[in-house]
Amino acid sequence: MTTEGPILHADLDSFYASVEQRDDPSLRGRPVIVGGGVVLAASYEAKAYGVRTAMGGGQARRLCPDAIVVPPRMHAYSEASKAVFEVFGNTTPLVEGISIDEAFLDVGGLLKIAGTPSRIAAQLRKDVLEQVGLPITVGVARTKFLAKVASGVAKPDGLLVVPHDKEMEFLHPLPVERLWGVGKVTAQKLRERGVTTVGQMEGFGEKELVRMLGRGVGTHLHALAHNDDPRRVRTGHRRRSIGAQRALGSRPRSPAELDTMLLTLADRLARRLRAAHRVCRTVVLRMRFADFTKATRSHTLLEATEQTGAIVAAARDLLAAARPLIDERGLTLIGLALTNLTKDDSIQLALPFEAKPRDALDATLDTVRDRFGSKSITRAVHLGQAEEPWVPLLPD
DNA sequence: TCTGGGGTCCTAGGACCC
DNA sequence: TCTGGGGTCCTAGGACCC
Repeated sequence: MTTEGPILHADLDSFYASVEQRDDPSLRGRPVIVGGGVVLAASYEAKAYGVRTAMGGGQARRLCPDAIVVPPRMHAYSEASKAVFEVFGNTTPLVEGISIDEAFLDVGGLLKIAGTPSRIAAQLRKDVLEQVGLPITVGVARTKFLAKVASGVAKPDGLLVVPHDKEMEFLHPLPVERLWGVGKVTAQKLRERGVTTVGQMEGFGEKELVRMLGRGVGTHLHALAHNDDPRRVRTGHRRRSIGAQRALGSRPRSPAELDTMLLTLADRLARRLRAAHRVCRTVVLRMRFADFTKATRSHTLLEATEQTGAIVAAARDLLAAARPLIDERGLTLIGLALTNLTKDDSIQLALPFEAKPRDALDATLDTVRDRFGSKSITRAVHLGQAEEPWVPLLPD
């Protein structure tokens, strides 16, 4: 469901650190760093000393020796996020969450009832503070992109509205890094061509940007630079992958240790998968090495699964195959991701071993549809063996 | 300075099919 | 014997975001 309303981008300030300060009054007004190895979040008091997210812990402590370093409490952040999204949902049904601490809200349908967008945004900030106890910044504009940039400019604890007739004025002086999708690599490529602001980028044709940056990034940035962002607020997103990982430090790990970690990761993910009523078909092994290079190895299963056993088996095969790489470079991070997610209510077909799946499918899909009245047959898999042909299997 | 943990999307080549 | 265009799926890597 979408409308064409003014769009709010709501963004919690230094989210993890704010939750810590909310839950422990002794931390309020003081520089707080969440996470020891690298900085997961820093309170604004710590940011004033130059501490930044993703910075190494050593550097952060040197910049701000008085900082209080607390270990992350992911569960508390997840709970706080749920509470905030509830407030969003009470404001408008058109909420698109984009991370644990950010969302777009389409308030187009609310204008007659709740007043101007800036009134709605002010009320939202008040509600989040009163009901959840966290500061939040809101950007308001005609498009998602402008709203997002506006909240970035308004931080911390702010509210900024970009009026229709001030859009280009607002956009042009911005550094290119403010654009969504411009990171270090793209910014460097642009800088080499003398482009540092959005206004300068507007002078380039789409073809030129595509040649410079590739098709995807080039067309995207050309559109944004011309203030062209037709994306609507979309509800009902489904996760496309879930993952878990673990940093290992530099100490070498025995195969037995790695196997245990793999098992723990697989078990954690399989539980989350089942809790979400999803199944996965692709298992990805993620690795990082001592020289900080990375590699992934993946395997796509014939049959979608939510079973720990099947996921572990695939993960073990991938790890075994990656053994030479690990011995050569030294493993410093191990992770698993499950992708190709689908809902777990699909019907599975068992085909006879000797059948050619293609022919068999064409001949039987319609029959099965008739029998089960299902409109959602999207995939059938060859399980390898079956006692009798065409045994339809229903989960549970 | 020595680098976490969770994600999304894009690209590109090869296999395979029609 | 030599051969096209178009499509999907799988794998791997990479940029980027919070």
